[in-house]
Amino acid sequence: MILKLDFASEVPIYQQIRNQIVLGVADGQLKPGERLPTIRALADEAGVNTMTVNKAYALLKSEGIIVADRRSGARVRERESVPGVSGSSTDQGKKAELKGRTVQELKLVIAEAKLTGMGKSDFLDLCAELFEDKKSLQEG
Amino acid sequence: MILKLDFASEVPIYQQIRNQIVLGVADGQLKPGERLPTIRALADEAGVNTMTVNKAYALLKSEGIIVADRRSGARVRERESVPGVSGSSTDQGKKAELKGRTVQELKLVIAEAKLTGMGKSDFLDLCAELFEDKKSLQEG
Amino acid sequence: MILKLDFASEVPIYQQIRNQIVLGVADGQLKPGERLPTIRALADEAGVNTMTVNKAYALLKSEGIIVADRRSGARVRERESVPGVSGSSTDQGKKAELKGRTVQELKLVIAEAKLTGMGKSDFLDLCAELFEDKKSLQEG
Amino acid sequence: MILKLDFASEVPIYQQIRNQIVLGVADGQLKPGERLPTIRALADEAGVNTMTVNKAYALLKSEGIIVADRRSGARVRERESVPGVSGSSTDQGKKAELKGRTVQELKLVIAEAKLTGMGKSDFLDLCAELFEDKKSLQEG
DNA sequence: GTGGTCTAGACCACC
DNA sequence: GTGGTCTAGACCACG
Repeated sequence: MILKLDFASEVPIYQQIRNQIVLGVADGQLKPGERLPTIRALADEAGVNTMTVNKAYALLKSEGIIVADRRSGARVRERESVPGVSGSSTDQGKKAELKGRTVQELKLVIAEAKLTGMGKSDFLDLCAELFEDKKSLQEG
Repeated sequence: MILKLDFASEVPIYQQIRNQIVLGVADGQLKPGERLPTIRALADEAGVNTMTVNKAYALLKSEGIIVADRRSGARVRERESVPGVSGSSTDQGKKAELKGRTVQELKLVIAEAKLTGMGKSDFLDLCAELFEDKKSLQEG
Repeated sequence: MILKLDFASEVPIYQQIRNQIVLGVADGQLKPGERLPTIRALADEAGVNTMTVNKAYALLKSEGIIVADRRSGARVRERESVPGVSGSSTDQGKKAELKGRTVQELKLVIAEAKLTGMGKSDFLDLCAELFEDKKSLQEG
Repeated sequence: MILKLDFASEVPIYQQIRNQIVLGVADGQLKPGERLPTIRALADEAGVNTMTVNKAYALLKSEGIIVADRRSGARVRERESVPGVSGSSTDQGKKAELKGRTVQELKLVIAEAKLTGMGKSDFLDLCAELFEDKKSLQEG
């Protein structure tokens, strides 16, 4: 898990860290149950303050993407896909919340794509490609 | 052009204004060449300061989405889609820049969609629906 | 970094600040990586509002001349001149845009020089002198 | 004399008109003593208000570039290059004033050229080319 | 009447 | 401590 941070970006550092972990989990580089680096380790590696990493982890926890294991640090949350065993109601709420925000973001992205002159089929092709291609998610 | 602003959001107000205008242009509610409200009118209507609207308009201008004609206020930029007549090189640059940012945003949205448990076909269906359905872009 | 502002000029103050920083960077008085004064410090020193300096810095950022590191304020942008490692595509776009504007300005300056009765060799001599002489750029 | 105006530009219209006439005079398209179009004719042709053209002409007069002939409208000013017959002291003052401003502009242009990575010889070559090539001054 | 600029002073997010 | 955002109100250049 190597973080590429852009300190000149207007996106806050903690948000960048959060985003990269989201990308890592989504493309399978970080697997469910896998341990994340400790806050201090990640802070040292990335050259940022521990408070910043702490904030990113707190955000990921509040989104239900990682869980804090008291004994062994933070772990990527296991996806409970066993039929009949659903997560807690608050877990469901978190997931629904993330989904709602994601749809809003998607609407804006689609609007921007239209303004760049992209057609529907172009856009769908791009989505399909990005959805499949695990590597490309983290590039750029 | 009715704006829905969330003053409690961490998204800056000028950014929210910009986003809503982008959505409006993309879904055809604001047509190319159409006049936007004056800065003062929009500020009054939205209950914000003129400088905030000014900043939103400046952002949209820098992105090549609107133009401010000295004589008659701001207008939605005409897309010059005449074959063989391409825009200026700086226009192309702006469009390319927006496109690049859009792709980055899309990667993140796709990652988040995956984390909500959405499959590829679900996601593509959602995209297709949002791309077509002109009304839904501004809802929510 | 001492700014000389002309409050009676029709050139906006934020533009004057921008111009002086451009001159300072070009003649080596401000070196790549060097910290610029904080917005507040510069505003105090120059006797203008912080938002005016803010606007000047935002302009310089958009032109790719300075970068604002979240942790330590604004710095003169490092020119990445390492062979084989070119800047990002948006950086190239910004540079190309500035270059285009510069050429347009140069055409006008040359026209004005002709109207003052200056000959070609006189003009080229003046250019050569100004290009070399690091100190003279900021005088006057 | 065909004017190309960009109403979306941040350069005021009257300034654009003034600049294009300066370029026209400098590259010989408008010859000394030649009549300029009447204010009304130019305003109609360019699709702008007569006040705007009036302001451009007033600016050119104040710079000593054109003269107002009471009987036959505005004319390009004759360059008095006859030895021993110099213009009035105010004319000399105007020319010196224009020259001073031109040098200031040139300093800024050179600074910007440096920031685009242009070297001294590149810049001098560009200057030489633009100084000679009469056509290129008005292009773009 | 339009957008653009500026001020004085405030609050906030980030690190 | 830094830059970023916002307000309320003012003035100006432009067309």
